Amino acid sequence: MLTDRQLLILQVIIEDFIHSAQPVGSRSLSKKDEITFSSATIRNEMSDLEELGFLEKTHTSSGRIPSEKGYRYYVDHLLSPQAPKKNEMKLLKSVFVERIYELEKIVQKSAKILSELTNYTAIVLGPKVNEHKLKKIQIVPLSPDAAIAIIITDTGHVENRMISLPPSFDINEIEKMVNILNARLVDVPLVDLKDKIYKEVAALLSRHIHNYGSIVSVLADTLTDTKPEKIFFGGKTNMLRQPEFHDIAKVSTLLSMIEQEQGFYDLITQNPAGIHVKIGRENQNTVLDDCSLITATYSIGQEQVGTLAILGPTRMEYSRVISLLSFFSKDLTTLMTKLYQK
Amino acid sequence: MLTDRQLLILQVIIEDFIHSAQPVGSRSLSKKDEITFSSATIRNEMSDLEELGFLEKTHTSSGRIPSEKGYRYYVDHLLSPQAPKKNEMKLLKSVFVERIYELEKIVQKSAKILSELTNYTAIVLGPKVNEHKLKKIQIVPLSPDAAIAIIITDTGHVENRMISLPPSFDINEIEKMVNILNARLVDVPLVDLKDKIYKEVAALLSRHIHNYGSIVSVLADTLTDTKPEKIFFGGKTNMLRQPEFHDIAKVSTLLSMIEQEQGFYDLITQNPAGIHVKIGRENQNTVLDDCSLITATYSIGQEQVGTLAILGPTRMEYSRVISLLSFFSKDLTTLMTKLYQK
DNA sequence: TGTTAGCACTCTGTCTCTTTGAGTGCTAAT
DNA sequence: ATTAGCACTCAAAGAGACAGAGTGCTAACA
Repeated sequence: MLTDRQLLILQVIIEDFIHSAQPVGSRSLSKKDEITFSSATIRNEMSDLEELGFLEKTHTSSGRIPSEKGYRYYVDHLLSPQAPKKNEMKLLKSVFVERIYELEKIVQKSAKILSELTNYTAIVLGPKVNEHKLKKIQIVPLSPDAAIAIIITDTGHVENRMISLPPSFDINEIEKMVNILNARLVDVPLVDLKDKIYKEVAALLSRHIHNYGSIVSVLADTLTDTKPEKIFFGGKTNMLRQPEFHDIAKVSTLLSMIEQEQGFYDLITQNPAGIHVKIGRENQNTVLDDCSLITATYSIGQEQVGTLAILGPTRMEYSRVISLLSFFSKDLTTLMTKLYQK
Repeated sequence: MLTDRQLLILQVIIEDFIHSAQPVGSRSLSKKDEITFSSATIRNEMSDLEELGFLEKTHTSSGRIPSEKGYRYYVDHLLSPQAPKKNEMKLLKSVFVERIYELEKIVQKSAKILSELTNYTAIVLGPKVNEHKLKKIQIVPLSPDAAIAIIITDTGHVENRMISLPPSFDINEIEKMVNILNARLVDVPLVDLKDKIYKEVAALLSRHIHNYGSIVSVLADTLTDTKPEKIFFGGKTNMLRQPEFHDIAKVSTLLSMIEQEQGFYDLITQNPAGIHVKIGRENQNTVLDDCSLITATYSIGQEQVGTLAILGPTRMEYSRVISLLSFFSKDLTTLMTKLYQK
């Protein structure tokens, strides 16, 4: 529906605006090498593009800036993927060089590096631990009415929770109980723990443990309220560097939302596999009206386990960020698969 | 050296400026109830106070604002301690109502509540874990060359570290080793672990474990590189609400420093017991030139274990924040002492 | 001798007016 | 279909005027 010339103009305007943050006028456009026709022609085309909703004006006699629809079209059709540069690659790879086994550290460092590389805010959702399997369970009594339960997964992840012991519970039976739990629950995925405890272990415990009723529910509850995937941020204050956020009132609500962290959880989890770009109001959140969010998923084997995301202004370097995320998510998938694939 | 009247004027100016953030003029001062003399008299006194360095002007014909020296004098001599209000008390106490045993959660929640109550940024340094005693040690092999070591302290704190096993190490000897370690190291403070391992446990291990040499050093290293006290923040973006930080360039460096988190570690650890106020350039850091930092320590029994701090503009509600911190640090000390005093 | 009224002076912030420059839209010529 | 030319628009920046809040100083006062 759009002519080649219109596409060219749209692309050049968007790319110019992404770098300059200034409305683009017909005269400055006509000076570009790619553009062989006059400023008057450009004006006519720009006028048409505006009528079609791809461009906007900030005031009647200003140059044009891309509309959300313009960005959308650009991202969907005009993007020229550009391979990351050598030094960018190197920086990305540096996440993997230390022989780190702990997932959380890899993920946290990823957020940091992505934010440094893009100058935007990086948000990384850690891998789901629900699918991980129990390697060992350990219960250490601390006082007559409290103990600490430690769960170790096959991926080297350790979680610990306080459990309140029922008043009538005999501390000496803890060891017995732990043995039973380990015998029965090792290699069970964390999500299935609760079920398994009630269906199989409860009966067993009843035979060996006094007062088993009260402890079973406590165990099942504490062991299975698995924490959701952890969320890591990098470059939380990078938004301050963007000229469009030079107004404190505007940036303040945004930074508050970023500080809350959890607000982004839903925004980022609900994406299917692959790379996705949400532009401005597509995010369904007035605070993010002037922001774009690019998400990429990563996996262990075939199973998608986490998400990388970059939050920037709508005037974002889409092609660079998309390439970066695509490259990095592949690498992360490879690494994780190698490390944790069973 | 200062007359009573000068003190009164200084105090009223500072308190007015703290609330209005506007330079205070002689006429508006003379209208206050506490002030019984004319604006001309006030002008003379203000002129003297300026000459003495307690006040400043923003330009030749502006009202006065407090200088750093003025704030210092105010904090040292003029402060009227004010007990926290009922609802503030209630909020502070709410940290303790949930029967939480885990230190980190208490500390994290403290930071959140302090920041909400003050509208400034709260920084809380978690208790040192070095002094805690080993309750149990556990080593779980994950692969032929890696295992995970878990240390549980008597305070319910759990730490875990990856350890790389020496290639020649026989996995089956782990259990034996763990038994020896537990028999010998329980109740040893974490700081003394390394020493004890080399002095007492190494010899024992040599008798029972093949290839003990390599594993001993790995153990000693990984077990004893205790992490420093964790630092928690609340209200990181609260600075944006202060009118003196309505300039992005100014706030940007400050927020970056806050985001780095570790920059505050030294600033906060180096304080001796009690409440301390550092005003503006007293912080020895150009980024904090317009900020004040109020710190309070908390203890377990007699031993000082952590720090609470509030970071705000130099134009800070000193008396309220000091009261709040003093009140809260006492409560925290009481709670911690009750929970963890041996 | 300390206090105060009065007044000239200073500086900021706000308003308005003007100018400049970058840009558009339209028309007519190519 | 394209383009040169021109009138028009708007924002940003600068200059001048003015009000308001403040000071410092002097002289009068108790």
